[in-house]
Amino acid sequence: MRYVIAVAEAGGFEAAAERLHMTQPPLSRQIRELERELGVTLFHRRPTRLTEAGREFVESARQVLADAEQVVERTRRAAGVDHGAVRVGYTVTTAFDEMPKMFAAMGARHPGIRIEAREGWDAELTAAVAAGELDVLLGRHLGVPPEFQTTVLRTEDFVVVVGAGHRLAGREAVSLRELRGETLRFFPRRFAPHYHDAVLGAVRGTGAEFDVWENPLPGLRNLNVSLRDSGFMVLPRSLGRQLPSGIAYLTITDEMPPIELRLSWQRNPSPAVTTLIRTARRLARREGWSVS
Amino acid sequence: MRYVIAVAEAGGFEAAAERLHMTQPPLSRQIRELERELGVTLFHRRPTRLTEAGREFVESARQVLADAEQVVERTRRAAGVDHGAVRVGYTVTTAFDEMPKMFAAMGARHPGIRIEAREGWDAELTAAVAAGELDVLLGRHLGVPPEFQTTVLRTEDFVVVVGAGHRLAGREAVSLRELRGETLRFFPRRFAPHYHDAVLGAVRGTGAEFDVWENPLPGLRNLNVSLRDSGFMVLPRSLGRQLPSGIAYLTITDEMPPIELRLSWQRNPSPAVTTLIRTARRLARREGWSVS
DNA sequence: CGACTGGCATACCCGAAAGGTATACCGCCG
DNA sequence: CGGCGGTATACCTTTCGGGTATGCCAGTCG
Repeated sequence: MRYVIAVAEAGGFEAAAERLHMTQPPLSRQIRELERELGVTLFHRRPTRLTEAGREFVESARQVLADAEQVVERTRRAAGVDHGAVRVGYTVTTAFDEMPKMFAAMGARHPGIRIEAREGWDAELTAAVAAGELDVLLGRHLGVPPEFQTTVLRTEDFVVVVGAGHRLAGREAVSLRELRGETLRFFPRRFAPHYHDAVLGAVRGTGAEFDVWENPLPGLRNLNVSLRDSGFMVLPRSLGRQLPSGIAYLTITDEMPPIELRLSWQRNPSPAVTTLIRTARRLARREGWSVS
Repeated sequence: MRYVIAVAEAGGFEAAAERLHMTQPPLSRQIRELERELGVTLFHRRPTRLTEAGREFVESARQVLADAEQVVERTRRAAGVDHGAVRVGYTVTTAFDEMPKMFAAMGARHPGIRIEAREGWDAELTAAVAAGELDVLLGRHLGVPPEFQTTVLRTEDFVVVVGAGHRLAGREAVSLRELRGETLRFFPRRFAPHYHDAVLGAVRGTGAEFDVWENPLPGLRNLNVSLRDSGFMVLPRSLGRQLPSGIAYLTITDEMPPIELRLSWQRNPSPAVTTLIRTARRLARREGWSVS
């Protein structure tokens, strides 16, 4: 049902496949098998248009899927799981994409659970956890206390970020070797030592060596300033996409270990915390984070 | 969802598994994984009872499943597939179990399709097909015109049927060799030559030989008369179960080829005919006919 | 008018998940 | 306290959903 709706909304198989985070052939097959089982043609092909029966199907199917969602919510409510509060600490690398989406997902599916979110650098979050002020941590290569359990929400590669005036700004992909002699811009290590080490370790693993110039101002918001004239940064791909205009990001052709976004929580989590964990996992599947 | 409802209705995992035509362990696992995903316990175990949340789940899930059924019906209706008529010829071996169930399934899911059913022996049905009076044939080892297409709806083994006073009537299983010297009762070959040959061929394939006494009256309705004193019959298992009281049926321990129930139709079937074929296949899956 | 391109279909492969078999465990009853 | 009904656990098999490579066809443009 989701597939038919996606094809109808996207106006074609290829576009729908992308939206569903899958490829076109299995999608075509699933639709065709459904058509065989129903004995009814849902789409005219070439161009892809809904048939009369297809319109009917999409309309009813939307209702059924919505109701199915309701089932789990009502059940959770009946079990008394849908209340309480979660205190989340997150890093700046999640502040543009993942954290807002998770916040939205929790609000939509579990309005009864209150979320207290606090952005901070590695040391601040660690201190807050030690003080018992946080239940959950969300970040990339955060320092996490050993008594916490962890799951990976997203795995992705790095991209190179340069200013729009850079000589490579028009390229799709580069090797790090092409950047020899340039300066790698980074925030000071003390703000997020594990992440800092992970990125530089990954870069050095390719055999490349760079001068690292540590911008005294941490944060990603003033990139166009620091990259105006020269130098480059190395960031997870999803962050590269979120940057303001005047900035270009390039795929790296060298072999590099991927970077992981992790969710951590202390043992014996409250029902509200487990609900947040489940919701985050669902979100990751829906958004295709395990893949890209 | 179907699984949870089945467990709730059956009052236990084992009984529910039987109703679903599967075994208990995978059912238990599925339920447990659903409970994990929901973060909610649906059943108290030992004894198996619904929790409060479980009741909520069952209630909502019933509605969703019913609506999902509706989706396919509305779609078929919109495609204009749900009208027309099918003329079905069937043999007496299907008259107790399969044919009534198929009739009921068609009435429930496709009330717009009219069914004309005609019971008859092999030769009568063949003649009716030749005269263009039938669209579909349902039977066990019927003679089917070569231009018909065929699918297998059910595969099962044979049982031995004896009168209640027979010396073996209390037994669970027998070898055909234990019946040496007794008379195999059968209807005259001319009524259904292919079926007759299939059964006797299967029996002789075990190495056993019997006197065959052909009851001049065909039909299964007067069995208790013909089996009152002595003799036995060999029938497909599902027919053995349907017999009147005063009759016992026994599993055969010898190796014998199974007997198939087949559905046949002429090429280029009308939409109504393909609908009936699909419905029959669904029915066969639901009833577990491919297995038993 | 034919070569090109975009988009769906076809063929084949692989891994995850569903179902089956064998068996252990556990509460209940005699 | 031992047998029994019924659920859980361990392990294997099969099925199906998804991926990659490639074919095919309609519409378009040189």
